[in-house]
Amino acid sequence: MSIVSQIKPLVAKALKELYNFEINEQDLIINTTKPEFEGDYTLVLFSFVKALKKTPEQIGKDLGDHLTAQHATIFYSYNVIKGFLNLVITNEYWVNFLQTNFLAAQFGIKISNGVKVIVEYSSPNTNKPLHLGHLRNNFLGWSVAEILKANGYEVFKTCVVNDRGIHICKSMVAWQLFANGETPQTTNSKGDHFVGDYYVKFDEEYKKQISHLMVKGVSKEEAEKQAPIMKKAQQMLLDWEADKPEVIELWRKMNQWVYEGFDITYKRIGTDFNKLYYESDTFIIGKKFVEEGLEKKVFFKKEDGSVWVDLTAEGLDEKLVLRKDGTSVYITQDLGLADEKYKDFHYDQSIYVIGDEQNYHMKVLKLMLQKLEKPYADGIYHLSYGMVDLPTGRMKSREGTVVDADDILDEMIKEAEKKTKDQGKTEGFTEAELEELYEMIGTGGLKFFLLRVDPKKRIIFNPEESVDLHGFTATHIQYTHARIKSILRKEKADPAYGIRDSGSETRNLELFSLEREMIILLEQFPTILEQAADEHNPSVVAIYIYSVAKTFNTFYAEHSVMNAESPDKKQLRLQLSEMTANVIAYAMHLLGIKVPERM
RNA sequence: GGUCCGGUAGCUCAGUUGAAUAGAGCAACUGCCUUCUAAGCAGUAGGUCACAGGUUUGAAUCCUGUCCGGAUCACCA
Repeated sequence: MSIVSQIKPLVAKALKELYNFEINEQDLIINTTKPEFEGDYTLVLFSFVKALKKTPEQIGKDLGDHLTAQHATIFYSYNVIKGFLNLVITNEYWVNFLQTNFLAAQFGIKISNGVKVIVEYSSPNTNKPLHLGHLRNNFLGWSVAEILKANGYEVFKTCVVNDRGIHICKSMVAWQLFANGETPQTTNSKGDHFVGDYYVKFDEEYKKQISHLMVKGVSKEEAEKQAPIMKKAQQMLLDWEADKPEVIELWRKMNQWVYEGFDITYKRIGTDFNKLYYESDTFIIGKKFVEEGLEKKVFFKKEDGSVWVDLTAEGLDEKLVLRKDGTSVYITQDLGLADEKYKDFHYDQSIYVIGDEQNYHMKVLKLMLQKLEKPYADGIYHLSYGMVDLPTGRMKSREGTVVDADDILDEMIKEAEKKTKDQGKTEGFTEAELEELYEMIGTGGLKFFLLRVDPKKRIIFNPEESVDLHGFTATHIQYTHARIKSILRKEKADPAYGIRDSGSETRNLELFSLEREMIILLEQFPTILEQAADEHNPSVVAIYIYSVAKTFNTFYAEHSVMNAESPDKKQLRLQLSEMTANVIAYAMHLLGIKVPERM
């Protein structure tokens, strides 16, 4: 149990005993003490001053005396400044905490809470390769899933592959027209890029045909409809839905190319799933909801046969759920998919990692399921995240300003290699170890850059800034880890190794303020982990773990571990170092980032 | 126009369940490598927390209004 959650009931009890005053523990405000004051944690007294009809100073003194007298193993001393009661926790408490936890590889992990949650993320289209925006989605989804697991949730990762629709047909048509039978194999290219190139070719040709028609005097709107290549794509979609064998065969073949490409990228960024759903399998199953909705009078039919849901009472609009020709739309498919996922997993919560341009859509989806009285409706949560923009503005595929996922990963890794070589730090590494290190720094750097920001905020992706290896970056944290590991290696090589396994006599050691600060920070990790899960927000972990690394580096510059003032101090600092390394490694793991033993 | 999100240092961001003098990084400048890895540390400088009211012992944080930026409101997905 965290120190703060131990203090709260003690304060509540003290208030009861001193003044016969009842207070809800949740109403107690306890913060870390500001560095300019003496103390570890501070109780804000203002909130109950009025009810007690005493001065804050008096209450602070009463509480301080009571707590230090009754719980001397926790509270060492106190001071009152204005309405703040600053509490100094005993060294014994902190040292004891450190000694019981410093070897835990997964300090902060919780036991199972029995809650089942599925995280749907990544969900690519099979007509083009992944770009920077997809990477944000993948990193976020993966990390949130792991953070939830660490908090005791039973988590399943799922992915919906958008493998059908007009956009796929565009790539297919362009391939038929322009490829002359070329394949990823014959052109030695990555399958998703190969297919994506034909998607671009389609658009180029489409534009050409439109302007050609417009020269002839056709209006722009008409031209967009009449362009032969577009008609071809639309026909292909009809043929696909009619199960025309040669279309299905081509579709399978091209999708397979894309999957092979995706697999390579997924593997290098660590994306994985428990189950994949293919839209081509699931796009029909939403239709049964239309019947159900009509029966329950949640939906209504218009004269032309189209089916709608009225959400005006909820401040939204009327939404279409079935076209007049009887085909389903996007939202209908999502209804079906939600149900399918519930059958598969019986989830308590279902998290959708989807960009914020779909906030409205997701709101509608949840509302509709609630109106249909589905048991899983309330558990739906849209983890909405902002676009990744470039300093020049929004990424646009048609203007060629999209940052390709594979390209940016390569670039980051290349930069890592360059910086490492510039520093002359390649000595003692094998070629394979170096490759691994560059990968760790490059990929980790990108992950950290995209995860350190609050998901709901837009990210301005400045390429120069993203390859930075100083300051608030993954590299800084990785470097701190490597530094600690270097110390620990030396210690283990020492014949006196093992001294730190004893320790009861060190509990009353004096602590320097930096040692104290480090222990206090590490003690907060489980609380941070809870917060990150509650908020579905990996940036909480990223910001925290940076402050751990930063504080450790200050400590490292100030105090020597190996040449400490006494054997007891050395032992304490080794424990502190080891615990810091463990927390760094685990926190970074939850962000999907590996940390090196040396660099 | 309706709805939602954002506006904090030159830039990128923390802090937004109200609490002490608003914090980091980058960029700039000054120091620190005969002592555990200088991808580091210490320091200087940089702020009308978009603006105006209000609530409160106390507001960057809550409420109201205004301005700016973004998303969305398809028989597209």
